[in-house]
Amino acid sequence: MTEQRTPLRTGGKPLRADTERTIRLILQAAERVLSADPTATMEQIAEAAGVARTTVHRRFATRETLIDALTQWATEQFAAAVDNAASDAAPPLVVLYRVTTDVLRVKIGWGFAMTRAATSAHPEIAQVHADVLAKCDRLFRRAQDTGLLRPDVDIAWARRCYYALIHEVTHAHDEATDADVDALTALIIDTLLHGFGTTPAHPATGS
Amino acid sequence: MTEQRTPLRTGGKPLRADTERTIRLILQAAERVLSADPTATMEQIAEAAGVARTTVHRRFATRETLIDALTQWATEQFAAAVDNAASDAAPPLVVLYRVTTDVLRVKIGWGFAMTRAATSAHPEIAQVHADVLAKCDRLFRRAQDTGLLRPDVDIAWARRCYYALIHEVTHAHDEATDADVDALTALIIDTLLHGFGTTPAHPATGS
DNA sequence: GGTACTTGCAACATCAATGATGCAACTCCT
DNA sequence: AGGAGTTGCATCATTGATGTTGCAAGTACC
Repeated sequence: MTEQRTPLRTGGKPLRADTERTIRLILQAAERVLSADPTATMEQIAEAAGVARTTVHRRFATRETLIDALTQWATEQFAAAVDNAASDAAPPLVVLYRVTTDVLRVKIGWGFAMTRAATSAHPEIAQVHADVLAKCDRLFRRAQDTGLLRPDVDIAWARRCYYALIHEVTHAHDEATDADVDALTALIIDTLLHGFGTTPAHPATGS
Repeated sequence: MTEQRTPLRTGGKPLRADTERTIRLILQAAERVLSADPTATMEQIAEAAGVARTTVHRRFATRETLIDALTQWATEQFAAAVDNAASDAAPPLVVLYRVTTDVLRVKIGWGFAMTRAATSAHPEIAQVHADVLAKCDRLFRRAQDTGLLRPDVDIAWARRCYYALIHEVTHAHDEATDADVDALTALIIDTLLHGFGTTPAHPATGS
């Protein structure tokens, strides 16, 4: 669960264990550096990865290639996490918890790549995110049907707030233990469902 | 109220009406272009402003100068809006509405400058934002004392969520009428206070 | 141990963005 | 109308990032 399979292939050929390690170092460094400063140079990324700049270029022909690889890698993780957790059978609240936990696990530490992915020019990647978005909407609608969410709630707005909460939590942590993730999940969902106010009733505003 | 005073001075001298207009065009264009792509070039900004690139450089010696000016301008607007609306006398809910409305008015259309400002290297600008942040915390604490917010709410988290909601709304609109702003304000505060769930009780999670 | 691959280093070529300047035409302001 | 100031254009210098390549030393894998 902690380890993953080949993050990418430079060519189609099998990679030396050595090389694969370097590539991962570069991707991790890229994530770290670029999340701090999206305009960071290849030089800075290479330095953070502890390799020479030329080595980075040997693995990723251009800066764009590197970012694409990063994006794709993160997107695969993301989609896998969501697909694994999302189920139309389980109660919405349970699914919401599971999905949130899994997404947090991926997104914490890969914030830059994930935000890039959301608006990617690559149709495949954009498609993955659109699919996830649709899944989320469906989950929320189901939550509404089962009475978890109020009937008058605007699903699109609720979804955006949910995303925003995850984003907020993600940007405050570079790493997190399982216990942290669980606590953050609970925090997000509690906030999403109840907000911060005391008044239980929701006095239909105007209209 | 709709028109403002001199956004900045290139030197200390009085500016020709002409020049002032050009400067505003450039700042507006910079905001528009940079919010779409933070790495946009001076060329692109100049083009968006409908002036030659050299003109931009005549007004703002370096790219950094331009962004600083943009940041400072937005920060002034922001601080003014908050100071104007924030009051320790009025009920927290009223203040929350007023502040939100005023902030939205400024922030919609100046999103790039505002986000830059929040983490500015310039101590004066960072200070302004820190002050606003403190004001916000104080307001929330007062809201907690008066029973508007639940006693167990983590102020810092609530504040971050509030910021996130504003950010979310801001990024979805480039412009907004007064009616829009009012509606969005209501939406934000309703979400912040009540969330999206039906359950009125909040079953103390663990602990 | 030997081969094939990878890495760091140094050097190089390229290119785009930045920033400056002189000049002619135009606009503001009095 | 006239002077001061501003703009666009063409041009140039500079700089920093990008990307490539050859070579010597080191490492993985059989």
